Amino acid sequence: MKADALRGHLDALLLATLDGGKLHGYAIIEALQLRSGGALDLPTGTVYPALRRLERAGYVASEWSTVGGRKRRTYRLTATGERSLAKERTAWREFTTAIDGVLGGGPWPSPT
Amino acid sequence: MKADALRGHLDALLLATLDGGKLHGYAIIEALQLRSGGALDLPTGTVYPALRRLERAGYVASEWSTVGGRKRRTYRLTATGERSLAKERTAWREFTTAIDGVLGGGPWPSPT
DNA sequence: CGCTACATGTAGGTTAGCTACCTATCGCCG
DNA sequence: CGGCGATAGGTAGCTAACCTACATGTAGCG
Repeated sequence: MKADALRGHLDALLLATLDGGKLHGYAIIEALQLRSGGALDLPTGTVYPALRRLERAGYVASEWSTVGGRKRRTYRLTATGERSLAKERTAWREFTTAIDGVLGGGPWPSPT
Repeated sequence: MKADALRGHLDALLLATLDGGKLHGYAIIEALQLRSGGALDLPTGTVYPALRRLERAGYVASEWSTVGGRKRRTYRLTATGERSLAKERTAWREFTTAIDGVLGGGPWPSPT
């Protein structure tokens, strides 16, 4: 996967991963791998800062816990985050529709 | 459309626009508008540098001409560019499949 | 003459994801 | 006991690439 094809879509991915249940950062990375069929393997240096950004923006909220002696920061979607996710899903559909229209069926009937 | 959702996909768009016929920069911008259903309206400051980048990379070749007293730099796909376009189309399909898998049908059966 | 469409271009800023690195615990293996 | 991999979280700094804003010039119309 090209390095920064994700640009501008990562937020949607993270919010979607939290849709339907709270998860901690490490588990989010694993969930992304699983749900993408292995195509997405995001480094922690990408995911953790992004989560903090989303928290500052009010889209997710976090809480510390300790499981098996290890500290976890567990994230959940806020109401604002859910609304944002809905918008992101719509934006994604529009985006793919636009790109598909261009990449589409190859050659184009020239509008000469 | 979010500002830089295009990141990493612009090259594919430009190559695809040139697939099936040579065009000059200005016409490429219009073709993108047309084929995306108006969703893509790229500024010249985005497209022209990108075309030069693609030319340096050997994916397109250009030629000056004068039409109606105006100078045009007309671009065409090279053989390398065609191969690259094919790869880009595949990459795009894989990319959307991966993202769709995550945004997918909302909540996910937890792999507990 | 001024305005719009056509046509190409550069300079500079932003920013988000990536690389590389660091810390710490737990459980396993030798 | 020592080392290593998996689990878990984090920061600093780089870079690519897209955007904004601006500059240049021609043609055609009123």
